[in-house]
Amino acid sequence: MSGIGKKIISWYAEQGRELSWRETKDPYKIWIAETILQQTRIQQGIQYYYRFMERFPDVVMLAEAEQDEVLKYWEGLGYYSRARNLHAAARQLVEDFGGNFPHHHDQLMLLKGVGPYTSRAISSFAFGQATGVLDGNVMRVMSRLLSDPSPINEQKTRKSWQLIIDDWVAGHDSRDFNHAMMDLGATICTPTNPGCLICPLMDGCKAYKEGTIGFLPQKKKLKRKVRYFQFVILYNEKDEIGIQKRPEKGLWGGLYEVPNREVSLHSWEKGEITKGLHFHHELKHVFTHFDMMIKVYEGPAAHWEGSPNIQFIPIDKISIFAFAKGVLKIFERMGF
DNA sequence: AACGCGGGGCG
DNA sequence: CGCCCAGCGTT
Repeated sequence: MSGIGKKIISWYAEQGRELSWRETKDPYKIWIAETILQQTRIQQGIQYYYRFMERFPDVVMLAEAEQDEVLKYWEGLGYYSRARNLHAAARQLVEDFGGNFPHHHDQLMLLKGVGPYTSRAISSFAFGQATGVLDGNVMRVMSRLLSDPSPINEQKTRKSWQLIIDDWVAGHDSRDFNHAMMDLGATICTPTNPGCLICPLMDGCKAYKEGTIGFLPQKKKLKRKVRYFQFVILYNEKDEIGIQKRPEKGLWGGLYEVPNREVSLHSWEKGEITKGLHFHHELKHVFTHFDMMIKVYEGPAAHWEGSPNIQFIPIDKISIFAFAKGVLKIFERMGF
């Protein structure tokens, strides 16, 4: 597979994407962009990136912020542990690293929320270290170049291919090489209908030669479930609504919500609920790993139990707090 | 190794 | 409706 580097870098010089966080070598900017873009399309994340950088322009500003505000800037983006870890890692950087980013990926891995991909991305893009980055795009490109059916979501595959990509990047500008591989995956070597006929690597692509492009990459797939919930809009005597903060870990960790409980399908269908509350509407919220079926009830707070940390806020103060998309959808249906 | 963790866009 | 996206942490 020799000669890949030269071909792909010259393709990148002509056809690469122009993205603002590539115009800098500031590790902080690169770190924020890479974290926002984990499992997230550029289109979806780019506005979050600009807003986030405006409010938290450097690592000290981020370290000194309150977690609730960081989460507010992440509201609606999903995978909220990214925001919590970003905040924690900023404090790590200030306290343990003198506010400076280490250059090597092994050291960057010590930061919360920074894993194999992000550590190497910072190492390459900010400091020019000779390491290859493996994201979903690159894994797809490699699976086809090699015509290798190894499941790309298995650690074994990732470790093996890391050695290969590190070999390929050797002798080239790692910044350009890694960006080129990602851009090729994003624009030419796409999941469906790849542009093989205009691909600069067509000659050396084993899957193209063998006709296996359409079957690659392989992936072990995860199973999804359905879970049933009741959410309640509780009013006090001043017509304020009850909200509460979720635990730091787990689903929607650290965000605010309205009181709710998971129930059996039977109980959910029968509509078994505290006396005095009445049904308002039903909706489905889709996660990667399960479908959340929701029935929303409303009524006076007096009889509801099991929400010890509930606080009541006027409806026009909702926007101060960070809520996940599922809860925001409920607010919208309530007319708040 | 397997699972938990969000949300949006596209065929 | 299923798949995929600049992945990481926990168990």
